[in-house]
Amino acid sequence: MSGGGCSIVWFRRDLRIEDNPALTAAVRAGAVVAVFIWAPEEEGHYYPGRVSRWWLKQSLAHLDSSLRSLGTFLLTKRSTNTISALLDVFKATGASHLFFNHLYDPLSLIRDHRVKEVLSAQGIRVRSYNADLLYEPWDVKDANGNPFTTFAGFWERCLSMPCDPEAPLLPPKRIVSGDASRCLCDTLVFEDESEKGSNALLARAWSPGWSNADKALTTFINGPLLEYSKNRRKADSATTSFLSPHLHFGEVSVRKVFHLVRMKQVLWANEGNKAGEESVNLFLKSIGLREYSRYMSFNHPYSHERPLLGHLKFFPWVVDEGYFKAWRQGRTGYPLVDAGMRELWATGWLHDRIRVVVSSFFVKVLQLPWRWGMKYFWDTLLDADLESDALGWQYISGTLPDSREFDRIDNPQLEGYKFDPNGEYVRRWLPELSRLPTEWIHHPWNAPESVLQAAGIELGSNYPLPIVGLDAAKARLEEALSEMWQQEAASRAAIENGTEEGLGDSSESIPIAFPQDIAMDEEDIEPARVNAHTVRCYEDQMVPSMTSSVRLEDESSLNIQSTAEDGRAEVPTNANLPQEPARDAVNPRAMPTAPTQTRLPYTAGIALRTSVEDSTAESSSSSDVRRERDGGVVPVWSPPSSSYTEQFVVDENGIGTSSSFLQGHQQTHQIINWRRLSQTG
DNA sequence: TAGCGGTTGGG
DNA sequence: CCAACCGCT
Repeated sequence: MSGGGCSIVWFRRDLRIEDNPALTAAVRAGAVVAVFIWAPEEEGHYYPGRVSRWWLKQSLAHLDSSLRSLGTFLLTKRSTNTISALLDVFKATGASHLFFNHLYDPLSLIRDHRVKEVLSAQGIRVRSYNADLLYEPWDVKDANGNPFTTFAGFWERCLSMPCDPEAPLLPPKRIVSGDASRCLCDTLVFEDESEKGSNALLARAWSPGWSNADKALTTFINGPLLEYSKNRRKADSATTSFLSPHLHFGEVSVRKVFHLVRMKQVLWANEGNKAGEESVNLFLKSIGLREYSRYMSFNHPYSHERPLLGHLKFFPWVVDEGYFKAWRQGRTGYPLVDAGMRELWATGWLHDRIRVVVSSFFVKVLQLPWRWGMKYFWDTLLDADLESDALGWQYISGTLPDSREFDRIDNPQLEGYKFDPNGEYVRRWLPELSRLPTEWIHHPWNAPESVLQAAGIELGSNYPLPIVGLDAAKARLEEALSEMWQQEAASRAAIENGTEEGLGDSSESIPIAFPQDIAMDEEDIEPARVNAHTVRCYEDQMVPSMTSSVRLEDESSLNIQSTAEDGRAEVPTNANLPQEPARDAVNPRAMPTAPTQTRLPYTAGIALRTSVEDSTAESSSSSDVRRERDGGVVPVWSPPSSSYTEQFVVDENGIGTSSSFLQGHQQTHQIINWRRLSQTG
């Protein structure tokens, strides 16, 4: 090791140079080697999907070029083991410090803890920071010092914390590069040949990379934000922020988003602009939900795999791959659902409202295991995000204390009237219905035969009849729910009697397998019919074993006449996606972001910090808050040790994949007891 | 007109 | 579950 030693900055989902505390701290400490390690095997079942990998590739290239302009570069490593890759880099560079920013998904919590242990034991100084959240999860507690179990309380607390979220840090002006000459830079492969064609289309609609994220933020805040409240429920209004993929990869910091939005809030409040204020509050709430997803993941580290309310594990899921396939293909017979699923497949994007529609349909009408749906989202969404998606699906599935009740079925037809009143969204994504009058566009099954004929539609042939009737779904749901409660009661009784382990524990080792062979035989486009006897499975489902679904390319051949022509559904030119020209049209002076800028023009006096230390000085009065911010300590966090195991191979370093990280730790995962909650709350 | 049931939104 | 809202009595 060379004396003194430089610092390693370990980039993960913080692919930005602005407001990046780990980077800033490392730069202050001296010479820096920036590293990104691609070890997707460690993600287990949650190997990123095609579009997500495409984004990551672009974003890393963008970061690398930014780092180069500052005097260094991004060292990329391909590994199956993050810790040993890090150790290699330390050996080759003689570095003495490691800096990184916190993540809160279960795998990262465990892995990062190990990193600290292992590297510290080697005499390496390890520092980690909050860069992903307004407040660290362990800082947000209720009056009794306990974590919140509902969003409203959580968010209220966040907005009334004694200290505002940290102000964003400026990018470094220059980086002294550490000596990485003895490191081999691996070429990372994020797409295979068969994926390149599809991916090429993405670049038309999206521009990954931190400075583009910054532009997208500015564009949104100076434009659609004002009308966010009014427009947010239109399926294809281009009025959402489109920031989610940027946020997922940490290309823009939520703290910056928060502060910029708050400026608008102050401005509009002074002007008495009610609509603007409402919009800001709604938008901030969606930021809050992202925040809350990390909070939940931290406090309930299995929330991506298990329902938070224990009773749901007794729900008898309908295990029907035909349903699942029809849903994925957008052939359920409900136009709004189908349009959404086609859009998702074609573009990797869905408006938030439509996500709720399709996932709610999935869980309530089809009664498929929610984690299948979540996994499909993971594989197809451009902004796939484990914590956010887990929260979303749990909300839909009625397994959060404050989520919707399970027994309420949303009617896709009525939702169609609301979110797509003119049927434009449906027509865009379901060309086979494009000639159907608006009156019938959300319920073609009611349309007179003559109307259908004129529109060239033959139900059951070129567009399906509803895969399940809503009345039937409702009846089936009620039945299933009563069974669920019976099972739950039986299990509780068994536990109280001490006669049995309880169904819950044993059931968890009997997974509902995720459909292994998800490949679609293209001939078989006929959606599943309602089965006379639906196959039900009473166990909670396990993590889908669909890693091979990295490519679901087979699905692209929906084999529907209208889309078959061009094979894979393209991103339509008129699709609801941000276009580059629109972004560039934004007044560039409105929100300068150049590194030379030292302060944001913020009337309320929030200034950009120029370094971590500045902020220490600013807020030194509240030592408590400071400590955690730059705390080298990832807080004590103990994952469960229950028999919930998947047989992953543990490699020689004792670091396996996925849940093997979680083994051998003390149990703390709380399954919330619904009854207790209802009684106290 | 106050009050009722049904519906919807909400995280 | 709960609050807001709507149409109706």
